[in-house]
Amino acid sequence: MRIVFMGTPDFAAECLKAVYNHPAAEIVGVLTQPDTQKGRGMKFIPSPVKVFATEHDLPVYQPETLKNGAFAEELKTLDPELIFVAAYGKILPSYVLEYPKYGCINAHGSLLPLYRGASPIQRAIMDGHTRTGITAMYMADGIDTGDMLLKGECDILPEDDFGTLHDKLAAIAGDLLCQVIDKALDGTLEACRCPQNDAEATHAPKILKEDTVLDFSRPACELCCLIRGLSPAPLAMTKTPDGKLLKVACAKVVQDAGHSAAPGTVLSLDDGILVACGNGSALRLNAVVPEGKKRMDAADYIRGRKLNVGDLLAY
RNA sequence: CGCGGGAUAGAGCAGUCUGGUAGCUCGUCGGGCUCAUAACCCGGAGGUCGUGAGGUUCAAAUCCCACUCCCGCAA
Repeated sequence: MRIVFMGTPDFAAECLKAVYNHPAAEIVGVLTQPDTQKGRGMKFIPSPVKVFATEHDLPVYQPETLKNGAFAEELKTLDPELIFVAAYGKILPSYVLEYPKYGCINAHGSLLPLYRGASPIQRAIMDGHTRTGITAMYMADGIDTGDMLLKGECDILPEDDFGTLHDKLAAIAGDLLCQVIDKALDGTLEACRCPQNDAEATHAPKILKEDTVLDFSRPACELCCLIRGLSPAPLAMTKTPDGKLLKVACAKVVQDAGHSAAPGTVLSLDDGILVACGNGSALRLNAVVPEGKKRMDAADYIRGRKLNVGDLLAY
């Protein structure tokens, strides 16, 4: 089957890998976002999808836009029977959506109609959910609004963070896409079609910097979910009294700390960094990333004598 | 050439401004105390101070130069 794959980040690269390994799949083209000047030194960094595609000699396309028929000619040449999309980052115009015989099928990181949008995996953790999954769906005009095909569910364990959950879901997504190929080939795919109930829809907007700030007046359990949802990147953050950024990679909730200190106060440094939160709760920070440093255990951070009991953490 | 921080013992750091026997908190090893211990006491090992048979100097972790690598911000 002639397949065009569109995607950009790691999640998409895992999906591409799974499809690539499907015996019936012939990946005729890979679309990914243009290399962007990112990171230190503003160097051009290829997307994970481009890296995988290049390593496996798949033809890569990085159009700036697909609008106004910009990709129509190439599309005709590639002549896909099916287009897979996973976190591509561009809106597909109707001439693309309508081209392939088997349609444009997206692997989305949530159980739709929940968490439509850019960061479903993170948001599910940040909101304290215990179950999520992947939805394979036909793409439609709206953002993640198309008819659903297949779902794969997955528990969010208390110890899961964005990194671990992302990996689990990426594996599920790859598996679902392979199932889609099988069903398309034996003609049972269309029967799976199921419209979304728009009334139940929720949204997972892109994560902004202000979303990552720890507000210690909130209950610890809420902050813990935020930390998990943002780890290992971009990480929840606060600031130390000297004005330095301190990101939190891992923390535990202490439900009844029985303190009356101001939110953000360092209560103890005996075992991690115990910080006063709202409702008498507290958060034990176990791993942090100081500004300009790598991730380290809280004990190591403390050993450098950077904090004292009574210090206030506040952004 | 976007802005900035950093590289010193296994870990986290101080020392660098004001050159002159390399230090702290842990870990580790040995011994002691103890019914016992992750507690306490005593002792030991472990570092060519990122690289350069670079520059300056009587003397460089420290000042100057070049390079490598790591990280934060920003995008």
